[in-house]
Amino acid sequence: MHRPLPIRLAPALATEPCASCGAREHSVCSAIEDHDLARLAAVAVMRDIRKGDTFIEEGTPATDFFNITRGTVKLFKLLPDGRQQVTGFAGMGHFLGLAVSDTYAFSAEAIEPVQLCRFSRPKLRAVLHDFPALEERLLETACNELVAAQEQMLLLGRKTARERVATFLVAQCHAVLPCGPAEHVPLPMTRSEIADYLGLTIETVSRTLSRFKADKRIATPSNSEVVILDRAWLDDMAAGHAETPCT
Amino acid sequence: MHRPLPIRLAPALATEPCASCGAREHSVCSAIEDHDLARLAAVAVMRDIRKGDTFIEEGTPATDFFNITRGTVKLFKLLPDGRQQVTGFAGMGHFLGLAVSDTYAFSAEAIEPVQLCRFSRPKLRAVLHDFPALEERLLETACNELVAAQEQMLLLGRKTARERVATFLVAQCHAVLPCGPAEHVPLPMTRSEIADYLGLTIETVSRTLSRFKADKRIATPSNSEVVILDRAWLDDMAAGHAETPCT
DNA sequence: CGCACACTTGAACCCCCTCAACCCAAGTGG
DNA sequence: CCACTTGGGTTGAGGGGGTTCAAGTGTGCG
Repeated sequence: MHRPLPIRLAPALATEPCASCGAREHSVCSAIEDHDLARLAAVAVMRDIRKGDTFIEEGTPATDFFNITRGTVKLFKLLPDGRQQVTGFAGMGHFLGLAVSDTYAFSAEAIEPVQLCRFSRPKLRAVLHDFPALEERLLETACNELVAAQEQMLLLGRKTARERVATFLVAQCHAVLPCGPAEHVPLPMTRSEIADYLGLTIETVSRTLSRFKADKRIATPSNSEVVILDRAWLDDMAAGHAETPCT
Repeated sequence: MHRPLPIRLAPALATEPCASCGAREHSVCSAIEDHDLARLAAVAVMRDIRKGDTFIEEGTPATDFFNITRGTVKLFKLLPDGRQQVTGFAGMGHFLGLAVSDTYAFSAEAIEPVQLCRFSRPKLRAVLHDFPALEERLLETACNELVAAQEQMLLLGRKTARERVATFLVAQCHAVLPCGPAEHVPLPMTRSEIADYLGLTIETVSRTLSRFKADKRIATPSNSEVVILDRAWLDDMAAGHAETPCT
């Protein structure tokens, strides 16, 4: 409800939504120069999504692209009996909807209050056609996600539970956007979401974190934050090096 | 050593390698019109890869792009202790090397005799700049791979061994390029490669196939081919529907 | 205060892995 | 021609990492 910069949102200036967007520097939008921002702003619609709301549903017609400007969403797929695989978490600056098919290949749900830009697909396609630099950035983004997806396949197919959790903590640590990797790692997602992301159960995630804590590798000031105590050890564990038999 | 079509490779006609390429219609190359093929052919180098040869090594400088024109390659990542995850199999028409970073994010090995086109990255980038249609096709390709990768994450994270093998068989069945889905499915890869693709062990793959065979869901005329006998059941199993308690 | 929800912890189980033996087809060389 | 080797595949027995089931412990919020 509280807008930090209400005065600067002059309705007459159409480029404002994009020009003043804090996510721009973290996003594909930065491929468009200031003087061309109006084209982008014209097809963008700002939206607030409540925590828990699913704004992309797998299998439904893919009508829009999205760009997260605040908050975190989880991307996931479901099996008919309810088994869930979280394919990734998307934060500020993340571009969503890159699917060629005419239906979404995954669902997306806000795990905390989210603000995003919505672009209708045909309109954004037109913009893309005029700004090859933006299309190039999209290709770049897609490649990065592909690399991340391959890394995740390695995790899901071949890593042990402890290696998975260590990998997750290290990755979350690097995902803190503005500053560099900090020892203090926020976990906006629940244990259940972490479990569905790592291909484990809630209990295994909880037990593994407890184990790390007992071994003084991490500390848990609260349920939604972790402090890295032994970064080198976590890095080794994440990389899949044979763990020292320190029970 | 043996060239099948030595006579048609007239050195004076530079477009020949591409114009006569059987893989063109299955590949991103089809985005380039006939009269522009010379530009592409000029930067392409044909290569034969022997079975078992690794022509992309994870972590080495990414100097080239590749396009498979014949045979099958496996794409994989390794952990330091040798654990392997196959992230995919690439056949005729498949484009390789889509990584933004300056080093390859995965390795690639020919699992049967392979013929491919090699493009140096800077040269192909120049061609891309002149043919936005080709870049668009690349983005499309990347999106499709992303969707496949997400599907594979669901498999690796949440499916049972039988569901994984069923999914693999059904997918292989659809992967037969020229004709539509046939009941006769070739398996160019070994059990070990299937296992590393599905996040299982050789033994589990073998046992599961034996089980399918005993249940008359498939037949195995040889080690490298499978015949689908009960497609509907396999589809159900692959989709993750609760299996009938038929032992 | 008390309900709901997320998380933790314990005990038993099970699916898949590990280890091992064996089969089989294709070379290979004497 | 046959003994031997080699590599991929199958099958069996046993064990373990993670799941399942269940109970208990916070903890935020009306």
